[in-house]
Amino acid sequence: MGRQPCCDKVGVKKGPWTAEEDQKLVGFLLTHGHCCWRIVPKLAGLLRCGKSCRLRWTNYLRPDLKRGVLSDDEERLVIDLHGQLGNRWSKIAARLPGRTDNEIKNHWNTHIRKKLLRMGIDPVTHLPLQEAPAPPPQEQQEDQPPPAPPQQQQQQPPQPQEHHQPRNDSGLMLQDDDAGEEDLPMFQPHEVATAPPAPPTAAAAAVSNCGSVSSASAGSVSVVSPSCSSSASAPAASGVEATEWPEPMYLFGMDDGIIDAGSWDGLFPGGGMGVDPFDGYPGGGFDQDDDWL
DNA sequence: AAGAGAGGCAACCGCAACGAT
DNA sequence: CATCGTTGCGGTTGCCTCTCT
Repeated sequence: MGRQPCCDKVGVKKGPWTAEEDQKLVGFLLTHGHCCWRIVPKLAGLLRCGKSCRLRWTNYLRPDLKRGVLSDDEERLVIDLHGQLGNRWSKIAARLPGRTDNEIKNHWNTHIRKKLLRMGIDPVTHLPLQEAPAPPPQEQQEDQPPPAPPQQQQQQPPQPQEHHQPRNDSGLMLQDDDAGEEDLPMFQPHEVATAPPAPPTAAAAAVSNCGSVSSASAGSVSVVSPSCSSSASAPAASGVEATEWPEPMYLFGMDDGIIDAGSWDGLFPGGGMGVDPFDGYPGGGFDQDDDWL
């Protein structure tokens, strides 16, 4: 069909972002917001494609991002949610305030997956690997889908990890939530974090019992800060600790930086950070097309 | 102390969904 | 109703850093 490229590939810079580019992007977005990513780089004076700008912003520059390794509780929550949702990282991320889908995806692939394998749990099905005909390390399974899925229960796609996992299919043990759940309000992060009634998946349970991941239940479950960008309903509450500034926020400390970190609160009335900055704009997000047309 | 290998993370690519015209 | 444009998502790649030999 011939999609139009998201940008003219000519003269578009790729690769790691420089501090200067970050400054430009943050500065621009803070003052103008974004209405259309495609033109952001042009107006911001960046030789990047809009997609790249969006990615940089959402994955790295957004002020409400937490950074650093996932806590035990977050990790457990990720496993739990993965058991229900599969590789729908964005949905999982939506329930982990301050975390991005990319971050969670990376963490899953680099840490959690291995941890589960080591524990003899299939990171795809979240079931014990026991009946797996092939050796545990999933690298081996790459080309060899199990000859015949033993149970229809785990009629998960042959290689959800490697190939396109059907987005809609509820593959795993997902009770086809896509149908209705999408419209349901997200439950509060603290509700999720507050010790699910019973370990929903073997994996989550195992991990929570595993020595490597401790302290799962009692008390310490407040890790997931309520300052959620996705579930705006979460009261800013006390826990704005999620606003630890990501490294890139050196930007704000620079002499010629864009803005002082302290002024965020002023910028975004109603709690300052921990919410999408642009939600604070009148009308919610960037609107008043004034600057744009 | 140097080199090799492995692991982790940021960024890119392509597809699908959604909304506007 | 069909087409086009934009955004969002998931998978994959490549570079950088750390660890081991």
